[in-house]
Amino acid sequence: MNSDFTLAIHSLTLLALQPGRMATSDVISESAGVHPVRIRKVLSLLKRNGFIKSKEGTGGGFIFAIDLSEVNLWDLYKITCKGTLQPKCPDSNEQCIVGANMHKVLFTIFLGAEEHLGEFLKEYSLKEVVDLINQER
Amino acid sequence: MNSDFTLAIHSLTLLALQPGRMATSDVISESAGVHPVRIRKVLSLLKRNGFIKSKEGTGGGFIFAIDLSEVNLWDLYKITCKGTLQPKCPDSNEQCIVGANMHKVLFTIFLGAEEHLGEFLKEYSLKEVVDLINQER
DNA sequence: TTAATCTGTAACGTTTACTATTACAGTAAG
DNA sequence: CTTACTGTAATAGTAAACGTTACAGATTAA
Repeated sequence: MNSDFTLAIHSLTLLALQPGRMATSDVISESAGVHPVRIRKVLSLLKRNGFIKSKEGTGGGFIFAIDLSEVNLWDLYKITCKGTLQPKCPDSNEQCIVGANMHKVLFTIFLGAEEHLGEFLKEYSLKEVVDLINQER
Repeated sequence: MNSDFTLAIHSLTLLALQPGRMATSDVISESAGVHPVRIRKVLSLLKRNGFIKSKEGTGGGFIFAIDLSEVNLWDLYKITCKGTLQPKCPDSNEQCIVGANMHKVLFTIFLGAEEHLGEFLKEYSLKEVVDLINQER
């Protein structure tokens, strides 16, 4: 699975640990070990989906827009990597019964699989993740 | 998800549709739309896991070693892409509470997620897949 | 016993997807 | 009006996936 998902969780967790204070993309990127521009891209996605607010200029940065417990891992999965579970099918031979239909069959099965995964991920709100991080200390 | 999984299912489905007869990597590759060597690589994996038998030389090829209903998609997932659900974590900052522990926390959550996915995929044996392909005709 | 047909696998090349980096416009604060 | 931020496009670099070539080993048939 792609790392935007990880970066989204990482960033939000950082924000959660300093409630009411803004965090800059520089600070977050230093914690996550990636380039600040990448963080801004991911956070721009989170902003568009209403999870965080941002502010430009001096003293600006990112901050939670809603409550911790209102975001779960399935929400984040959906916006960062929906569809990635779907197995890649090479363009197969349409003249062959198998080649012509395999893609559709697998697609249908994996729509179900992703929904099923969703049920699992919904059980983890960001609050749970933050608690788990704190437990590790 | 990687396409070895898809190719494994594709190949086995083809074998299932011509029971008792051998299929060569050339024939399978033509149906799947990939290079024969790639098919041989994937099938070599299936052979090591006891799902198929192979025979070299003239008249050789690949053939089912067990019954259709004895192989399910979770079996195939396990040998072709176990661990791919695990989200990639960049090496984050060990000095930061979040950076130091995020990897472990996500790893644990996604071990559970993969198991959960397994429960879903176990419901699909190759027999089911073959039936679905036939329904599409 | 030689030629033809297949698997098995290593080695190498190519393409594609992912990630980093640069660059710069826009916004806010002091 | 300078400094410190976000926002985003464009480009460059890197790694993973995939294709291709090459050839050894096995089996059959002539």
